[in-house]
Formats: sequence, structure tokens, C-alpha cells
Amino acid sequence: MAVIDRRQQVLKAATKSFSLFGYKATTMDQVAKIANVGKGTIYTFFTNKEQLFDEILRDVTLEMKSIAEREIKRDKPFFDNLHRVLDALLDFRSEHELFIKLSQENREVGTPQAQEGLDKIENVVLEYLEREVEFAIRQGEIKPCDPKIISMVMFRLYIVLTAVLNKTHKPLSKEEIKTYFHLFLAEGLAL
Amino acid sequence: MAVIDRRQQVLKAATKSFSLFGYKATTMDQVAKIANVGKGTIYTFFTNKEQLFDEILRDVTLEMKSIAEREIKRDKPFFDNLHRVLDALLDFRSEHELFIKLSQENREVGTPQAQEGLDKIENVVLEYLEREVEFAIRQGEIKPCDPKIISMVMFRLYIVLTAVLNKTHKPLSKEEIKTYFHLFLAEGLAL
DNA sequence: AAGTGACCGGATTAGTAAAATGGTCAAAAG
DNA sequence: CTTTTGACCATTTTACTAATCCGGTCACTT
Repeated sequence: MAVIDRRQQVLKAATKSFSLFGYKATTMDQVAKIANVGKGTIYTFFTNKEQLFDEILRDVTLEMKSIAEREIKRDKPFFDNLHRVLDALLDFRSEHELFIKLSQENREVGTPQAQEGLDKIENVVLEYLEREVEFAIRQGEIKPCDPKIISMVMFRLYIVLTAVLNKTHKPLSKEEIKTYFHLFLAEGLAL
Repeated sequence: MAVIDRRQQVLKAATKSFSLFGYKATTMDQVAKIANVGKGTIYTFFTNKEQLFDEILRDVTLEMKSIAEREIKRDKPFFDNLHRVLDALLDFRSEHELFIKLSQENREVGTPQAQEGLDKIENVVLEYLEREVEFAIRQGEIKPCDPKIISMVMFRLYIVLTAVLNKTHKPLSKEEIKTYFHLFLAEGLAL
């Protein structure tokens, strides 16, 4: 079996375990078992548990970026791009699973690594959003305002519509999420 | 000393302690001491710690409602009212202190009563917002859309602008908060 | 050379005794 | 007699310790 394969196996097993049980409840023995690999093997590819976690986080954010980049057409309007990226992102349940599990772990157990992981993902998304917003402002597509604030609000709005709302409300469909996103960010509520 | 006074003393002392130390770290002995009252006296007015906490939460939300009602003029536009209520609410630091302390306690220690308290406040605000939004929709002042979602987004937007943002950004002024509130809810970002 | 799992030491958990706290009530104060 | 009080009780929380678990290593197997 190729070296690259074993590494990939470990990565896949660890992703599964982190998404299913969270950071703390994922043991290296368990990862080894799921990956059908001796525990020592893991340590030939990754220096320790945190670094393995980091690597997965990096993969997740890279995947998200790649999804975004695939959808963004520089010649299309900002909100057009935003909607297409949102659409594509909403289909990627695997990214969300890890995100949701870490949120839960952070809430219920308060594992520092879960919080750090969430912050890392959030930062990548925010940085990315910020750049796009800056570009849109330069293009004169949206009003000139602080990109940091805009991207923060966009991110939180996304969380509210996809996750928070589900506690008191039936989950929104992809279409509804896009509609509300557009309503707040592009049109405003006023008639 | 009048009975009503002693009750008020206890209420004031407890509010102070809950705002300063949170729910868990507030002991009944301490409340009695701050209120200059025997511990037993507290139990002549309140059945137990939770009920005392509830009473304070009720007072806080009543105060918020009263602030809101004072500012709302039924003949003025919705966003006009919204801004004036926001303005008045942002001045009420005492309400915010308890809210912020409970948020912190919930995050750091996870005291269930802190979470419940926050939920109670949130629910009161959401119900109130929902009614106002419904009214504005009937008046044809804002677009017809689900009031539950609108009020939830409004509430979270408020939290983001007043609290969450402060971790990565310098706190916004009252004027800035109002501007961004208007930008997202009334105008939208698009040019 | 690559892969493994028994093994090690530090970290976490379970178990328990001691301390703290919510709530009561007999007695003191008014 | 009514109101107030703080010592007291039962339960919860905390501090401490022993037992277990888990991340990481490495001598041994394949």
C-alpha cells in the first residue's frame, strides 16, 4: 500500500472521528482503528493530535476556498457571485458536520481546541469575505463601508440563517436562505 | 423600616451581585450581607434563589419594555421608532451589565441558570420585536416576510454590533451602530 | 525500511472526605 | 404578636487522592 494512501486513510478516519465525536472524544487509538493502521503509523505523518487536527482544518478551509473560487466570476455582479458561492457551500454537508460538532463541543464541554478550530475556520472565511467585499467596494458595486464589519455581519447572518434559527423555527430551504441573504444585504427591508 | 423597602433592598443587592459575579458565584449569604438583612428575611419575600433571579430578570425585561414603549410613537415611521428605541436602550448600561455577565458565565462556566436567564431575556425581546415587525408589515412599512426570522436577525445583528465585534474591532459608537443597523435593515448594501 | 502495539509518564476521571451553600426555624428583637 | 435573625441541617460543590486513560515513543516484527 502506497505511503500517500495510508496518510489519506488516517486523514479520512480522523476527519470522520472529529466530525462524529469532536476533538476531545477522538482518541488516537480510535483513529488508528478506524484507519486500519497501527497507532505509530499516524505519527510518521503527523507530529501530534493537534497538528493532525490542524491539517484537517486546513483541508476543510482549502476545500471551502476552492468551492468559492470555482463559483466566482470576476465579470459577474457581486451578489450574483455571493449567491452562487452560498449555494455551492450549502451543499457541502461534510464541512458543516465538523463545524456543527465543534460548535456543540465548544458549547457543552468547552474544549479549547474546539474553540480554536472554530476561530481558525471563522478567520479564514472572514479574511476571504473581506477581500471580496473590498473588491466589490472598489468596483462600486456596494456602498463604501468598513469591510471588516460587513464581512462579520455576513458571516453571522449565514450562521443565524443556517443554524441558530433551527432551534425555534423549521430549517430554511436553500432558496429561502438565499432570499433572506439578499433581502438584508442587497435590498433592505424598507419599501 | 417598611416591608416594601426591605424587599427592594434585597432586590437591589441581588441585582448588583448577579451583575457583578454572575448567578453561581452569588451566594444568599452575600446578598443578605449586601442588603444589610438577615438571610432568613430574603426567604420571606422570595421562595428561593431561582425565584429571586427570575424576579430580577422580570424587572429587567419590564424596564426594557417600558423604555421601548416610551420611545415608540405609533404615528412615526417604523425605522424612526427603531432608531429611537435602540438609542435609548444603548444608554441603559445596567441592563447590559447583567446580560454581559450572564453571557460570560454561560461561556466560561456553563451555569444552566445563566443560559436560561439569557434565553428568557432573548424571548421577551424577540416576542416584542415580532409584534412590532408584524405591525410594520400590516402598515405596509416594510416588506411582507416572516416576522420571526426578521426579529431574530435584528436581535443577532444588535448583538454582533454591540458585543461580538468588540473582540476584533474597536467598539462602535452609538451613531455607527445606528448607521449599520439602518444600512442592513433599511437600505441594503447594493448601490 | 515500514509498520506496529506494548509500554511510559503525564493528564483526566472516579471516588471520597471536607467545605460551602441553599434553605429552615426556634428563638430574639421590636 | 409580628418581624427578623443567624445557628443549624441536608444537600451540593470543592479539594484531594487513587485509579484509569490517552498521547506519544520505540524496540521489535514483518
